[in-house]
Amino acid sequence: MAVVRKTKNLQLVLDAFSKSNHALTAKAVMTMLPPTVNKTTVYRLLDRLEDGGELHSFVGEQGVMHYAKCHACTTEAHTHSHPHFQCLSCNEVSCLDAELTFPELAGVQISEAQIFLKGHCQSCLPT
Amino acid sequence: MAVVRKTKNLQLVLDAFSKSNHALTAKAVMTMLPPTVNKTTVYRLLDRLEDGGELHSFVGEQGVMHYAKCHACTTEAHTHSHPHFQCLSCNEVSCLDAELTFPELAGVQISEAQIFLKGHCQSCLPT
DNA sequence: TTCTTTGTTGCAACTCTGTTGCATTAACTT
DNA sequence: AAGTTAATGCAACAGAGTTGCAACAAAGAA
Repeated sequence: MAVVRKTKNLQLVLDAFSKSNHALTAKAVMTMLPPTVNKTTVYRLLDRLEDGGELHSFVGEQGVMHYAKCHACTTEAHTHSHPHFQCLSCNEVSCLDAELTFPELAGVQISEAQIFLKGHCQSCLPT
Repeated sequence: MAVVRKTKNLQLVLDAFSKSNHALTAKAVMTMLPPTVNKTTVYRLLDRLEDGGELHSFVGEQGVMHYAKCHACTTEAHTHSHPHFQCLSCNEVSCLDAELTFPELAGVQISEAQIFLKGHCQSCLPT
């Protein structure tokens, strides 16, 4: 039942994420893989890695899915309410290490939060 | 130069937003308009209304664009860092009246925030 | 009112992200 | 090595949104 095999491509995708330390779109991953790897395969690998708890996904700019490595997540308890951040200069998207809590708002009960922030990262800020 | 004419369709779109008091997707707007109105027209009307400061847009579930009426916004100063909320029961998307401020995070400078929350709205909460 | 200008609409075709079905290939198991 | 089953490639598709262009309709001018 759902045995995940450690194939070459799977490792290549993981390598891509190790190399960049940023969140990547499926398209970005494709450019980092040999052009022989089909896009369907990339989408499925990303899904698989997300199911396996090695990646998490979120909707970024223009409604495009982004994937990033999990750090403080286990397979059972994913804590992905941390914000994601895109630099307006270098356009890199990354995870921020901050757990945001939300006060009671307008009488609604909040159970999930997707926070996408934009601004300037440390490397792109004028010193 | 970019004179916006007050056409029937434009008014129909505004009526749709007045009726619902929720955020709407282009698709949702289409179903509220006579089926003779082309989808291209709907997308253009939404763009126009956003440019005119009467609507604001944000990326909602599945990366789909949502549009909602502006309340506290002028044409010059849009303040759209308020959170958007989707009820997991009724699926309605709405704006929350709360301005969130973000503390300094990980040395990045934040200038925009897109916050999408999910949970249960007042109507759908068990009392 | 009629003419003219120019913004608006419909249509068809297209882009882009992502998905699905199916046949083929490659990994694990024994 | 043989069998089982997951992984892959391919082609076709789905859904959101865009673009070019011709036809149409407001708003103002004559």
